Amino acid sequence: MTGPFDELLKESAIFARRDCLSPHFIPDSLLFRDEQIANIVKALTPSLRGERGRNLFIYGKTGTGKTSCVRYVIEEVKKLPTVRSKISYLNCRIYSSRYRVLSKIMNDHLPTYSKRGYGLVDIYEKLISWIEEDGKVLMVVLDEIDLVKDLDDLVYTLTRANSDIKNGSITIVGISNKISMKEELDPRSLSTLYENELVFPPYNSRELLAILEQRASLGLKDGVYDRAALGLAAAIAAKDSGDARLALKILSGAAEIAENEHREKITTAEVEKASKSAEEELAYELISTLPEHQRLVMYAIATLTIQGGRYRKLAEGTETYLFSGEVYDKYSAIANSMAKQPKSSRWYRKYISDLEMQGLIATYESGRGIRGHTKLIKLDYPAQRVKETIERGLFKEAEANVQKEEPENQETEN
DNA sequence: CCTCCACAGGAAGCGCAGGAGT
DNA sequence: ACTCCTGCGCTTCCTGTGGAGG
Repeated sequence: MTGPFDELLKESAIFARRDCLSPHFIPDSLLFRDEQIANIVKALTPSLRGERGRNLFIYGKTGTGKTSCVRYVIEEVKKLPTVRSKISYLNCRIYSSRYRVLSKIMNDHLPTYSKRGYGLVDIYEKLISWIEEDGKVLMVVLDEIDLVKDLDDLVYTLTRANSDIKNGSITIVGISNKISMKEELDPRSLSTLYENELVFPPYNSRELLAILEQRASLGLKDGVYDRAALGLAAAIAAKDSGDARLALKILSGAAEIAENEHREKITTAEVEKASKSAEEELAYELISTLPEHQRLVMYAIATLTIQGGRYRKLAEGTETYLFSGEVYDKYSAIANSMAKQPKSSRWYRKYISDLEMQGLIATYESGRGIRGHTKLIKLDYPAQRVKETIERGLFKEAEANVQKEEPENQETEN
């Protein structure tokens, strides 16, 4: 009985339940977040009684447990026998416009309702009459709310809906990790959204250690890890950002290494190895899922960073900044060489600000010493690895395309 | 001082996908 | 099957901006 899947199907020596180490997994109890959970519950309690709840805005850096806490509370609410309160959880990375948010809400609760064909007004009216029909209390959780393009309009529409509804109500829970959001928001939406504000502080290393211990006891086999290894992972993540996601990524990375190298235990050595790549890996995952042309822009930035752009010649500085214009030229050249029509420069500039929002690049306004008014672009991650990541993705795509377009030319090799 | 540079980013509008109504 | 309508990604056109160059 030997076959190609044996290695993969055989029971793991390290993992008990792999999914417990994922940042998306929500354990039965969330450590060090009692106060925050109590606050969320407090804000939502009126809704459960059928009154209008107070809108809630949650702020905290990545990996501080915002989403987990909210999801936890949602699950608890769902267990209650209350029928009138309805909850929609949506991630605004996907539902990134007023229209998408509203139609997702309708789809959540009225699955027969189809996506397109209705205009905004129709959806709005349908939503209101649905709520009014038996005085529903709707809670809308908007995760990564800063990614909604027309946020002011969305908040306005939802508040407006509240005053249009005679029987029932809507409560908004917004989650964001961008502190500057407050300044960018229209004052009117600001005051509605910030009726209640809740801050999630970063975890310290002691807390991260406890979290890792909790997850390790669930997700790993007994005795395959020691406390020192977890402690190191916690310390690394705490020093960097207090990001629990990062801590978990390091731990599961270390476990992966231990498994692949047939170690019987996860030690500080594995953790150290895993920590080098964990943080970057999160970014590379993001890069490889980027839309095609944004990836090409990233590729252009990476190659130019390696070559060193005009700026380095100009002022032989320590770091490489790139001119917006030269990046666009490079991007166009790359697109052309792949027989793809480059997007207009205007759209390219939008790509740049999107990429900056995602934290992949940083940009600065050109100041003294540079002719004209432009943006200086800097890659936030090692250029060589970014380049390789994208190349891997591009090759995969090219292969897939070749197989699709000409499935017959395989006789030259093998 | 004015003019030019090298862009930034808003406004308007276009073609397309795809569902509703007929 | 067709027309109508809407949102979305994108282009085209445009005005704004901060410093360099003459």
